[in-house]
Amino acid sequence: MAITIIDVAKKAGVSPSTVSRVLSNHPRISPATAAKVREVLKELGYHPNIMAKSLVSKTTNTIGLILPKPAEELFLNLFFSEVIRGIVTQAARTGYDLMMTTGTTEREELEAVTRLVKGRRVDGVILLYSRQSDPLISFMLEHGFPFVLIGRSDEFPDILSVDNDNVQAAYDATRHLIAQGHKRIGFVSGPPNLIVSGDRMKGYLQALKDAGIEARPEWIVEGDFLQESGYRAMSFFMCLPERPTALVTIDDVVAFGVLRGLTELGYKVPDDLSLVGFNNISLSELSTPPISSMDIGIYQIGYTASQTLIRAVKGEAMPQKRVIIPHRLIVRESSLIQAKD
Amino acid sequence: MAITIIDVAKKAGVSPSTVSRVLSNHPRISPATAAKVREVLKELGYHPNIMAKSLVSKTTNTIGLILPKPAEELFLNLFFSEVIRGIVTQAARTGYDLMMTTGTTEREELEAVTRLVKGRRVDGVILLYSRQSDPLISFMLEHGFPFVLIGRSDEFPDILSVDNDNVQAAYDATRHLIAQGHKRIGFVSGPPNLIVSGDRMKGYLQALKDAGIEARPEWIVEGDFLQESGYRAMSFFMCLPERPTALVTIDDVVAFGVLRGLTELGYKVPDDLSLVGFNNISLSELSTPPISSMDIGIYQIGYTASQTLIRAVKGEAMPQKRVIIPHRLIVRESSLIQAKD
DNA sequence: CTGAAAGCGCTAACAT
DNA sequence: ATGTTAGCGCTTTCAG
Repeated sequence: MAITIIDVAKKAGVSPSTVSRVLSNHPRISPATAAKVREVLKELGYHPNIMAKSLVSKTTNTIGLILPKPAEELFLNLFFSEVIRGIVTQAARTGYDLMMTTGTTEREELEAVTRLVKGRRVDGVILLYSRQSDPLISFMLEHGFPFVLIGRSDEFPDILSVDNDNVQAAYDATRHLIAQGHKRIGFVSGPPNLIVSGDRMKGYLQALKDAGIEARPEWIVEGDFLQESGYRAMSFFMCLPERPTALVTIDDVVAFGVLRGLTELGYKVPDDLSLVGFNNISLSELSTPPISSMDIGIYQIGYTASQTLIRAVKGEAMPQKRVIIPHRLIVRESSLIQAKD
Repeated sequence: MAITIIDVAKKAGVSPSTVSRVLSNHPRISPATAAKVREVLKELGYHPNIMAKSLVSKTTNTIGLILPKPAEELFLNLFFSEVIRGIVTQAARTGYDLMMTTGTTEREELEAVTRLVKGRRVDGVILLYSRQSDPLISFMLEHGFPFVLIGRSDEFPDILSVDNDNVQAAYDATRHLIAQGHKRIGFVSGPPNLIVSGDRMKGYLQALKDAGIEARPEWIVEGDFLQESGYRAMSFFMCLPERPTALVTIDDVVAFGVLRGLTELGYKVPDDLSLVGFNNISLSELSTPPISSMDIGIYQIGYTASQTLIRAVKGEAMPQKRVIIPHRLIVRESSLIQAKD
């Protein structure tokens, strides 16, 4: 049997409420009794029952992380670990715990969230990634439950969110390729229903446009965040009568896939095709050749999201609804050659 | 205000206890009232307050995952995401949520665990990795708290655990290299205080011994699970007057590091040095050349650990204390050449 | 088969 | 400054 506040009260010869007060550093309590109580507290090895505390205080000191339905693919990506690392580090630092759920189907997903939110199991949640017209966002809004989105929502631009300027980032990545002299630049995108895919696509197109280069639909393919996606894109591109000389990919892992396919077919990077990825995962610098990548500060995204959410649940004033984490291009060999024509 | 069991009772014209019974599918309840109650339940959109339920039932339907102190490095490794993916998938499937904590220092770590365990915040915990004489294991044992270890404990062989046969796996990996004709085989290990490092080292040594090959201390180096570790090991080995012709590394990421260094120096894999890694992360097949790797079923480790723990907290009979996930070597180019001498 | 009542461990008025 | 009391929302004897 765990020891309760009452046990402590008895042993210290005071009332339970006094113990409670000591525990919460109530101002009006005599130093003498406080000391006495604290002593007994230590002696008995007391630890608060969080459930009981939550029941009355209506807070849990826990934040929830909702993994998007097709968590599978996310997990295969270093992005995921990095975000969590940021979240869990900051949360732990603030004395919060992290609760994770996911659902395989859309229904399961909503069920899991309902359990967390309506069951008052967490004080707020972090939504990872947003889809076009995400049902989860509407759900949170409807219930007036604190949350922050990692990503961006078209429908609800006014919610708390942490994101990159993905349009600008893709613009910059494409710009870099253009500066290297490339005129035929392709783009391997992610799932079209994800906002981030759209944003990066937009930046890519804008960069072409600003440089007076015409976009070619056949040089744009959509996939997921997996290597197969890159592999498929690569074989598609290389069979084209007129192929791109450079590629921007939605993720480094996709770039890996492209690279592998290219190598198998005997093509050389960057000589035959230049490559710029996104996310700057640790393995990008280890490939042969190392892959240029847009670093989007993933860890910081997680860290900031957690920080923002915790501030929000504590009712602190939010300086800004939308926090943008800066990006920066890491140029490596895969794009370090001037286009030949 | 969230709607409670009492609201439902009132509206359905029954007592709160009846509603509670319906909720928990109590047998002795008339189908008529059950139906009526369920209807109101739905109508009002009732959702149980988990804190209240936990307070009385003393269970939380939550399992805790304790990340080892130096969580940093773990996070940089795909191993982590895969394990979590397994855990969270199985937990969600069983209606459990996952709670994660970590601590930067050893004290913080113990504090976090104490919060979870003594605060009755979770029903059981999963320990990721075990160190030699791990204080967390003793802690759990002392408090009689349900837990399963991913890994192995020398001190307490009798605890619930999910693991690979790492000795055998390393044996097999080394064996493979020997079968390719190698006689000079090195080993890049992990942190010496981790049990897994010792186990794999043991298997490596045993394989050499069984093949009548003498182990050379200078061909064994210890590092962490990061690429730098591989890089350093590589530069060390290649400066040796007599160098190994093949390497077993504790992790694929380390193999990546070796590979990168080798490539930079102009060496070729597998021609100058054959490589076999561990964990078979998805990127292993994408490197140039693709890296042979021991697949240890990481996802399954997580899945099984979660399953085992949940069974344990439910008090189900445990068929076996220690579950071994099978391993299997995936041979790729990095070790696909006969040794020259 | 169902209701009344007690209580899980804690906090927060309201007293004193 | 401290004690008393009344719940938080739910489950669970114990009656009937």
